[in-house]
Amino acid sequence: MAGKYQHIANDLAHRINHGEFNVGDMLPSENQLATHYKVSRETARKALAKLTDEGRIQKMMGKGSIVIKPARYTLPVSHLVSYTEFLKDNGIDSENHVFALEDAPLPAMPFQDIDPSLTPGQKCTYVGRVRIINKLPSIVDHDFILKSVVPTISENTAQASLYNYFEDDLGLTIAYSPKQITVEPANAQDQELLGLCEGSYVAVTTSIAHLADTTAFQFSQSRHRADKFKYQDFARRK
Amino acid sequence: MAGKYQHIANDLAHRINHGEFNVGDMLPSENQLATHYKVSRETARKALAKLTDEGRIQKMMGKGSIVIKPARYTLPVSHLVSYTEFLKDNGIDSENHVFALEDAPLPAMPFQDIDPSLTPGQKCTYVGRVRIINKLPSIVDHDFILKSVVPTISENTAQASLYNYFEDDLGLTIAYSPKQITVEPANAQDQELLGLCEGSYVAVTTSIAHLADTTAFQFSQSRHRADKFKYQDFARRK
DNA sequence: CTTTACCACCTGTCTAGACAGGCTGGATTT
DNA sequence: AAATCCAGCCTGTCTAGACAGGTGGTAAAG
Repeated sequence: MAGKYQHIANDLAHRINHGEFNVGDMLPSENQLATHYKVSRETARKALAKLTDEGRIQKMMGKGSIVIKPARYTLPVSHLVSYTEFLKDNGIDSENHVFALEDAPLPAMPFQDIDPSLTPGQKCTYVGRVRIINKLPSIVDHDFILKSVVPTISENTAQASLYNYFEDDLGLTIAYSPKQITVEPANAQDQELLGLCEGSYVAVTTSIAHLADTTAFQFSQSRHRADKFKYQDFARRK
Repeated sequence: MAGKYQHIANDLAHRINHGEFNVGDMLPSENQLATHYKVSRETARKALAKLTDEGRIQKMMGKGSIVIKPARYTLPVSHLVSYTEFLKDNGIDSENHVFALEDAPLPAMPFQDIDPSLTPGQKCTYVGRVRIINKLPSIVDHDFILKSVVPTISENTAQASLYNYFEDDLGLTIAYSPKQITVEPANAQDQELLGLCEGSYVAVTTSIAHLADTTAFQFSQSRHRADKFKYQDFARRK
């Protein structure tokens, strides 16, 4: 299972990460890849397409595919990558302090700004957490999770990883998430939890996670210390 | 030319924008699209794949494709969308004030933070601009453009649109751009040009635009009034 | 009345082959 | 020596068909 093209893409990414191909090197041509992996050319092309939109390679008509970016490791700003797993994978010293875990209705703001058709007031579990990275309180996370999708959340789960719970234990398939980044003055709670002084600013990411059946089920806001916030992205023209 | 699947994707996007399909509606099935547009199913699938990674539809195995997002209009933060064109298309009142246009060597910071292999000191044209949106000075833009790729830039061009000049007049193909968003205290120049007081913050986007042959040629930093900054994105899981 | 089996329709993946068009280097011509 | 042509390699696009697997409704079996 998992598809041949997935396997080829992973293998190529792996070989790039391990220095078999460096930035500026050409990958084997599509026909060579097709022969080597014993697949059709279209299948090899799908693997290259995946690397292309991950920003790892650039294809040039008439020439081939060139490696343009080594592996990058940035703090994931979106909740679409499990924060907890990422930190563990990269050996970053982090702690997770749950300061709130209670039932609450879904507030209209700030989520209606992302999806104006949203109906507030639905029953949710509210999880409030502080992420402490390298001993420094860096992020305040507010999560509202629909009780109709996830009935209960234990303190252990909130402390560990919500995403593991959703996907591994509940079998939910998280599919996509529109998100937004803004900059706001730190409120009293930010100041207290992150140890900021008055007049400080925080970088705020707001997102709504959707399941594969398009149900919006998790409404999140992360408020980052401005001096520790760095968001990286890769844009392709048209 | 331009490809059948491009045409189908554009047509479907157009039909969604014009209300023929609303959020929550199912699109015709792949076989129906293939029949309707007189193409093979794989070609219809390519069109749907394009809409999928633009975040317009969600595909569900065994069911079909559902519309998940109406047209979105957000200020483009990346230089990969022509700022000038966007503003014009959306009828936003804007002005463009060129406060600097001169030769300058490429500075190491902040661009080495995005690409550590970069060699600073190369001959560039430096363009400094203030974007005035709805009568309010909102963004300070700093652009360093390699003279080896773009020998000269006139004040008219800087005032109008650099991207039109690069693509239409010079025939350059802009391909991709890694970018980064951070939050910084406003410096003296920010304060002066944007009318901010001391202790204010700005949202900073830094990017390096590359041509299709992977040449890095434009190094940009945009410094946004924090209260007017809003970045929107769409993330898919895995 | 409930469960099960089946079937029609859907998306996901893969194939082998075709043609168009970009790129490069070497051979041929000027 | 310079310009031209061309063959061979490359990516981009498209096709018709195949099989796997998810979904939902209907009809048969319990």
